[in-house]
Amino acid sequence: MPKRATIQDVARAAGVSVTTVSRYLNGRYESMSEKTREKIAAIIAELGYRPNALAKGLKAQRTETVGAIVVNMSYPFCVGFLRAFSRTLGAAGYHLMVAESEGDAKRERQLIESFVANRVEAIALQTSGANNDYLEELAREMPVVLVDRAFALPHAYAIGTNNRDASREIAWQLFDLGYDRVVYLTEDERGIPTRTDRLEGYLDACRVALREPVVMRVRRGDPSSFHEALARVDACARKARTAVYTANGLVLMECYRPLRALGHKVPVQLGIATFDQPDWADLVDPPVTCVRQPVEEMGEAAGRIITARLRGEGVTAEVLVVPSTVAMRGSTGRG
Amino acid sequence: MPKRATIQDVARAAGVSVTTVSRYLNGRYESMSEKTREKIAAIIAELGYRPNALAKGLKAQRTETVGAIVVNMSYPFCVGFLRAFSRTLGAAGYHLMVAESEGDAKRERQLIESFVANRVEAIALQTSGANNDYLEELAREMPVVLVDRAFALPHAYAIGTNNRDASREIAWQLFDLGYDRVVYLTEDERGIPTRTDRLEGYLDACRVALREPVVMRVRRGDPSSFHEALARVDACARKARTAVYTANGLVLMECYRPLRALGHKVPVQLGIATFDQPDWADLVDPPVTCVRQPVEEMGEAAGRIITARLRGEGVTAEVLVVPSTVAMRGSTGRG
DNA sequence: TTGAAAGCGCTAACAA
DNA sequence: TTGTTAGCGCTTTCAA
Repeated sequence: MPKRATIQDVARAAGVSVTTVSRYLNGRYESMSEKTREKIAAIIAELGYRPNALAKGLKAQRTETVGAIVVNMSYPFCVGFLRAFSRTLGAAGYHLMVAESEGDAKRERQLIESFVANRVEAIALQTSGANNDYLEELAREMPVVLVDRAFALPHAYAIGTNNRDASREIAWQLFDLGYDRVVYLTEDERGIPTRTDRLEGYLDACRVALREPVVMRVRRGDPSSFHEALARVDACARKARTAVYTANGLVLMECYRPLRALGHKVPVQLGIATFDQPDWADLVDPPVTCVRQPVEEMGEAAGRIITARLRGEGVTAEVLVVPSTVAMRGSTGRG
Repeated sequence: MPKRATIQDVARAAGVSVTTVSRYLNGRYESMSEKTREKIAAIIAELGYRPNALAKGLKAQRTETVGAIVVNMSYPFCVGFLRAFSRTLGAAGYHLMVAESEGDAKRERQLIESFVANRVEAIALQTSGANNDYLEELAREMPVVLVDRAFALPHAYAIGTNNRDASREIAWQLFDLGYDRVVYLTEDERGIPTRTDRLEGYLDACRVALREPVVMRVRRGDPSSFHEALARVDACARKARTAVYTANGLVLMECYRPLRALGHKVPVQLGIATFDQPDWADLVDPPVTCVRQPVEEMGEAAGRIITARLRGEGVTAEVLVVPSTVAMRGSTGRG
């Protein structure tokens, strides 16, 4: 690894001072002779010189880098969010550092700290909620945006969707469509606001519709937990029109095949609906009714808030709720 | 934004020199009194001090950061790759900067340069191929790994799959299964090695099987281009058993519904196969035959190569081919 | 066991 | 139009 050229090297080779080179680098040509400018340009090209952003950042106290911490980069929510976030920031000239917490609070904390050490200018994260004290402190010093699992925290921004309302709405519609039973499949919701909210929404709907809620908890990656849930669905469906409503697309994905394999007619005997809009929802037959989360809008909003704040503009909305919408499809007999 | 505490602040508050604090930070406790150590620890906690990684990096000439440039973070290939890459690097203590080139060569170049300016210690990228000269130069100074669209470049590493062989294999199997026509749907392949290789593989199979190739070029996001392709498929399928083979999962996704809407019986009249393994391949009925690209292995390999190189270990394999495998499913009448 | 000081590559205030 | 120099926050050599 040959050492990279520095501004000193350029200055020396061009026979000027580092100041002049620095001026050149920052586009302050107005006070510089044509000749000097050309000379410097030539040397830079020749040396393949690239200014050291670390040195610049150290001096300027600005890194033009923003950090994002998600639970898992391959979760559809995160994919959509990160893409929109990255685009918005990229357009404003910021770099993006990405890391995965795997939902682990300690790891999340470490990641935040190491982002801070790297002097990211802002952080967006899908937090476990266990580091709220630290985040609250941090939010005093830099823009902090909590997405998805959006806890209300002083000084921090929160971007999420109306999980409870949308969940209530879709569950309600399922009852309204004539499904006597709606079986709700969720992962362990404790400590995860999106999940508790969606569950609450479902329970709200049951209350209003005067139906007995049926909540089955599953663990992704553990087929036996799904077996149990599906056995319950099967039992219900034999007695009355039943709908399965899953708390997110990944849960539905994991049980979709065995669910269909039960053999009940969709949508007549069995309805299927899910929170999230998996990209395959329209490909299966019949297409799956779902709650469309405006993931990209959230990413964009997060990017906009951060760039605005870093530009020194006050951003008012501390809690942004981007509403989800229900998309009725054939899997519930309408659409 | 209150200024963050510096090592100076800590030293002053603890009544010791910055040298001592630096020693503490780097775990060199052996030559330090118990009392000093505790004092420093207390002050650091009190001040919420976080060492400035920029200053450290500037001094040490190491940023512990690696860059990745992909075409589009939401492409299934990139999602899988980035996740595995990020995990592997994260485990080795590296940070990851991610950016999207959108397949644009100029943008790609800018991104590389700005990564270089930020002194990333290595770069992995899905390149357009237009910056090969620059990349070749760069590869002399730092580990450069070309993934997916893997051009062979001196000093750089290339990680890809056996696109041509796998494509030939699946096309050949389609003929073997009794499909008289195999219609190949691809996006414009010019300049993109993965696409040309897959096309070549298909053509190879046609040659060997003595069949007329039928190549239809589509543009994602442009329905009319798909209409045309599907009309051709329809015409073929009316005359003889026909299979559709798409160059990647996104192309298949975009035409899957209209394809099924043509009404031909799958797999009897119409076979369906694709390169890539979309996550929904098993959810539709019948499940879709596909070429499984070991995306995660590529990400892991890229991470391993980079960490090994940065650890100073010589890494030999300059071109790594991670083989894809054909998964026969019901959409082609076997599996 | 501790500290002074040089220097990493850059910017900008001040001077010429 | 150009240059000198201090300093951003840290590590490390050398000295005490």
